[in-house]
Amino acid sequence: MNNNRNNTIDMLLDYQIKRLQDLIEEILQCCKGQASYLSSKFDIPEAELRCLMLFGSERYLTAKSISQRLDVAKSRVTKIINGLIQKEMVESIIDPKDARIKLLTLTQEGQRKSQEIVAIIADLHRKLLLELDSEQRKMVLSCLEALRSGMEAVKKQRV
Amino acid sequence: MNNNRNNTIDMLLDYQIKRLQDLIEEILQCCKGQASYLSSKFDIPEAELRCLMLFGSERYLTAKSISQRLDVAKSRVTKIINGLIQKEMVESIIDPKDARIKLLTLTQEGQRKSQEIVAIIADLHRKLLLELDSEQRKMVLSCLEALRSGMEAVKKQRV
DNA sequence: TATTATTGTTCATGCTGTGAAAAAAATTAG
DNA sequence: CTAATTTTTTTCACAGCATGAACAATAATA
Repeated sequence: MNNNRNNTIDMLLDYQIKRLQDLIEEILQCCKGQASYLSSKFDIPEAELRCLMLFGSERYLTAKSISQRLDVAKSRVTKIINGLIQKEMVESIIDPKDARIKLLTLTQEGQRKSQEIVAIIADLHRKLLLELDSEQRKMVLSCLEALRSGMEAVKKQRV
Repeated sequence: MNNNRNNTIDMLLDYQIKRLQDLIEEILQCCKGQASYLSSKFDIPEAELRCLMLFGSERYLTAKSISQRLDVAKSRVTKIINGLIQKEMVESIIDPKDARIKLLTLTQEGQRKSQEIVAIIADLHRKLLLELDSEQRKMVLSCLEALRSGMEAVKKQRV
């Protein structure tokens, strides 16, 4: 009989489930801590920081595209952008081709600040990777990739 | 000269930093999605769900211990517990040994519901692990462990 | 031209969270 | 034993995160 065998396998899996839950929870807590650290360090709310980071890849963004990238409602974006405009880090101009659209872009100060923040975040991740040796780094990245696609797969099943 | 060599190494590290950032962001998004899925499925706010899960390991909890475990202010716990009491999932009794302390415990309904939720969460994690083969599972767990301790280490440097 | 679709704002609502102040009870110092 | 201190919890004011409905302005289409 492989009843015993199956039992052992199930017990291992149950142990792994518990361990996975605990690890994910702790990692989540670390990420939350880091976000709130950056937020208080720069005195910018977390959502505004996340928004600021989007301008790294593109010069002009619209409220709609920001709402898609941050995965929040458009009305939320209005508030976030208002915060950044008040801080004079972002300015908006009306699209000359389409008066409905506001093109959002970083001010000089916004660019300076956002580059500073990008550098600090990269540095934190650099330090994190340097806690691991070269082999571990590759391994961790490929494991995270596996985890990510596993999570996406489970999400699909969930529906 | 190993200048070229160092340059190559730095480029690899920069690539890994970017990849790590992207992976972490996507995984975080998945976790957020799962939490909000459970919250709407059971019609219980996320913070209350997190609180409910604490009763798995102990029969009685105090506001103070909950605040430590959830890592939130005590005043926040008051609100969370009030929500659970209104839903008749938790009840509080005054500690006979110390009238300052309220002992919080699950009602029958609360126990039933919380066991149901625990089972569903475990099932999601089981599905996630079963997306991987046996070797990958072990690897992923040890990589998460490495990541976690790396994050803790970086957190300490941060201060 | 009239209808429909898109873009963004405003508003009401609810959840998450903090910190200061206060009330009640227990502990400790004198 | 009384007075001062500490502990536990609650209340309140505040701020941030986030949604969805309703609306106005503009553009595209029939």
